[in-house]
Amino acid sequence: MLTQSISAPVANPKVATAGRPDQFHAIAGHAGLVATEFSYKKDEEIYGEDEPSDYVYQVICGSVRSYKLLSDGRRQIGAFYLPGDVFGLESGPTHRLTAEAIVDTTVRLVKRRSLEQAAGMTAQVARSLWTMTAGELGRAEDHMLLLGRKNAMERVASFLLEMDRRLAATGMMALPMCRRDIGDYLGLTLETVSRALSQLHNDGVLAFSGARQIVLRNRQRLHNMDA
Amino acid sequence: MLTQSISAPVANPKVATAGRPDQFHAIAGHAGLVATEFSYKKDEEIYGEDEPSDYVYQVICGSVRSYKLLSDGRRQIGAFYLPGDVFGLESGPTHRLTAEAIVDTTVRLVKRRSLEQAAGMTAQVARSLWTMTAGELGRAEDHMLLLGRKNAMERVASFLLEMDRRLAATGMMALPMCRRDIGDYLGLTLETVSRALSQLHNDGVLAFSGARQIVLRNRQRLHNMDA
DNA sequence: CGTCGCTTTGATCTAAATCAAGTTGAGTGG
DNA sequence: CCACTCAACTTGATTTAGATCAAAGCGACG
Repeated sequence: MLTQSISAPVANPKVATAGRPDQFHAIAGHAGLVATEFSYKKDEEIYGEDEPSDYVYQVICGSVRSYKLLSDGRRQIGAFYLPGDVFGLESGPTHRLTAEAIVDTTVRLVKRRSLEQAAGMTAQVARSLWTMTAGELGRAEDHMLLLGRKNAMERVASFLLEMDRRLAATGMMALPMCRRDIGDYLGLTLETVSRALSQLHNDGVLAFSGARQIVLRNRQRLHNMDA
Repeated sequence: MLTQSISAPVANPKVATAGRPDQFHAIAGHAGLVATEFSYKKDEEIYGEDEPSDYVYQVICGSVRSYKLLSDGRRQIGAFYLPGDVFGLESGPTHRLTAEAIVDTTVRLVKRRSLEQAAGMTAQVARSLWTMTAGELGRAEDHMLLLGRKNAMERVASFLLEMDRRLAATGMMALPMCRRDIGDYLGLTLETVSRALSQLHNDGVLAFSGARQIVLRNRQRLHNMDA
């Protein structure tokens, strides 16, 4: 890692998606912290499980999957990170999941130590670190409910509504990830994901323009399916 | 809530389980914060989902389950809290899960506001709040892998090893929770949990003395089953 | 315009859920 | 102290949702 093009150091003022407060700015926008941009090719690893957690990242463009593996290759994706999202923030010394670029991706990053000590660890910064971690925990708790108790259609409906909320600018959703990634996020096989999407298509709940370009035609119905 | 016996205000010096640093002390042991003891009957609610998160709790004796419900009653238990464990810590204004006593339970509690401002929110305290939340997140990430990708026997093996680590003092494990609670934690039915335990019993991996008193006879084999 | 990866769809299998009795055992009251 | 009760647990029979196995489509890219 860190063997690629390093673009200009920073202060890119706006990346966060519409409306959402920019969490990265909340922690990095203090005391003139130096942020660096960095790019990863599709499927390239950003950091590995148990590697030192020396940086905190924000997606500028592209998308990231974060996952754990069992020894025989079974994979659980814990989160997808989309433009504006902060990821890789750890309280301990190492990363607990692996992060990979789903497509060619550019991130902004800052050294974690600089956040914690150089900036003086103001109450403001400390609160932001805590709040971001608590946000991730909240999402993980929701996802445990999905993985432990929802059926296949409910999982796919939840996923579509989540992505719609997070990346549907124009009403059109351009999913960066393949069916296998979706399955590994939802605890399903790629075939089951595909069948659920086909059924929603047949039922007129959504329309495709290409397998990964989706328009939701009936969000209410999707909400009802989400249990 | 808060209509029960309030016992003497505090400074009970030792509750945390052997070896583990006392997290509660790390946050509450500053600036003479007043901690209160409080008791709940079996199955009594400690706090509800979306209720204000005004207190942080530590189990003194007994056990607690923390869960989310779907509208039709399906339940996902996100965590069990055992003596010494801290729970109910939120960054936001409300609880995101419900907490209930599994058996008659006594907790110590402190006002959250007193932690955050009265104590002056030292870097030390801020770091502890963050670290505890990050610890919960780490457990949630492990649990997502279990819920999304492990089979029934692997889930039960994981559960037994977790409980062994957390509450086996004498080699004997006294589970406070019923089979349904275990199932709702592992994303299984109570029957599936029971069958897995019976099989482990038949295979000589564990011994029972009463359905909830378990002795692990072969931890290595359990580890191998855990994927 | 051919190839290869992604996606869809179909057929079959299976792990776990569900449905249904029994069994156990801790607590209660006679 | 013993019998009764009721919830918790176990075990068996059957069903089923989703996994697995297997072929086609299709589309993007070289």
